[in-house]
Amino acid sequence: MPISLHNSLTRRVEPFAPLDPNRVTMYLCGPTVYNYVHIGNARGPVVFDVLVRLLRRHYPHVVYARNITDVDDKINAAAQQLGVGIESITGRYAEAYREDMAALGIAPPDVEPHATTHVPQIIAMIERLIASGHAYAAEGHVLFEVESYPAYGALSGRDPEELLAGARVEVAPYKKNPGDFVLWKPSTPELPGWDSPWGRGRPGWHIECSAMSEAHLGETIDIHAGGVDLQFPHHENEIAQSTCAHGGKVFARYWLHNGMLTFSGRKMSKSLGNVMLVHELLKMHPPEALRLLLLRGHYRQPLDWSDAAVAQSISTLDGWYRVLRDLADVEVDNDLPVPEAVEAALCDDLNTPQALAELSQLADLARQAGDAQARRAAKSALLGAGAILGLLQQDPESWFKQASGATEVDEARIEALLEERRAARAARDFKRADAIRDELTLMGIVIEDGAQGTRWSVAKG
RNA sequence: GGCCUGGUGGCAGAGUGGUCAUGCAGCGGCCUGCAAAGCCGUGUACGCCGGUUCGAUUCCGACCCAGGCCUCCA
Repeated sequence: MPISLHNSLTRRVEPFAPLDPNRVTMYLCGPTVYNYVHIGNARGPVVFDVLVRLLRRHYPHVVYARNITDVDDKINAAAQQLGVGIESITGRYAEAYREDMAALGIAPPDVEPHATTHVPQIIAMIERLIASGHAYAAEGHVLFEVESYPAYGALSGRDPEELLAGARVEVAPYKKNPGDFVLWKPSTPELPGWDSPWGRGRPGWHIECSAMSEAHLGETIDIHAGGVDLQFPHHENEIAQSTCAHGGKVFARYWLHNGMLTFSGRKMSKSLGNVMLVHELLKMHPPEALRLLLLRGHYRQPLDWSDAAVAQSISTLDGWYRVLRDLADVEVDNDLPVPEAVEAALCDDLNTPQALAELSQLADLARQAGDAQARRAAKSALLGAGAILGLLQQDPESWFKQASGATEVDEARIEALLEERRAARAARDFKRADAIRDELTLMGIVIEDGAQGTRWSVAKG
């Protein structure tokens, strides 16, 4: 089934075909590691994780790079404030990032380049840009000359003339033109820096991605992804740098942009201060519910974060895991098929809401499956659909019994109460049985009487 | 101000020129000691006004509203 993707360059959904039919290259702009990331920062990594899973099913080799920006003025500020080197900040938060992403079921990228280990490549790229007349050195800085690249603005649909006329950019005296952006900037002795032909300094943000992408994926890559807020200027600048450094070769063939996560209708962002940290959310909610929530909307649309949405994601997963719990005794192969309808939805510009709707249908089928063969097929389909979406990866029992929020799980006590209730019910002492149920409810435990006896689970939320 | 998205039933959220999204919640029923779960049934949804069309939520135009980018930002 062919994959179609929305390409921001053309603003259309296009059939996807990699340059090399055997090898797909993809780059996602990663975090600047000076703090914990918020859930909005996780949206791209989650949705593009699904894309990578899909691509891996279609192509023999997929090289997926997601960088770590570990040199940046915000990092410097955080390090100075604490009186430590930037490494202690970046090391700590890069590790926290990996943990947060892993908790959300995101597979590690094939390559995770760090900016600080690519300074020679960055310097080399800047030198090429200067040599080819696209950049100039001035007062210890090196700037990209936007006028030297006529196609500047194509991705974001901006007219360079208008862009340069509007002057909300910093107009430094050493800039030839207000729109020119920094490739290299000088560092004072107390700031981190590297020796370069232009003196001791550090790279600008935009050039890092261009250099890391080139180093690991080559001059032309298939897919470049990121948040729509990076479209301008970051991605526009990357295109300008890479294209000019590569003699006009196309930099990225498909540009994918995820919509913003909002909170009460406003973009969740550090500058607005309305963020929910992944690190904190993971302490309160099941990780899969957070992931499901991020996949419930189409990746290009805005998606609003709310407690109600979290609750709904939890109850959806409850339903699916309930089905799986009833099929616990059914054996399935390790090599799970991806149901066609789910695959079709994902191939259609990563329509995860549609894929989730199909998954719900599969859950219905699985719930109603009668004979052994049907049960086996239904469970395979459900788990296969879950696998490509990165959902339903837990053992059902662990889903229902994991502690959540403030609830402490004392299994022995719960079992004892259930045993007592069992006896009461057998004796038709329903008053006592109901009192025990009330007690369990107060403990945050929900029970269900079924054919196989009474089951319990932790109330989530 | 410029550029760009989007406005779908109580909520979330796909999609389509002419029978169904889907989920959650609600309501009625079955089941249950009672619940829960499950099952069955249940909703004249497509911002507003025009236009094109035999027919528009879907295409076109205007308008209103919301959001994003234009500055660090996933």
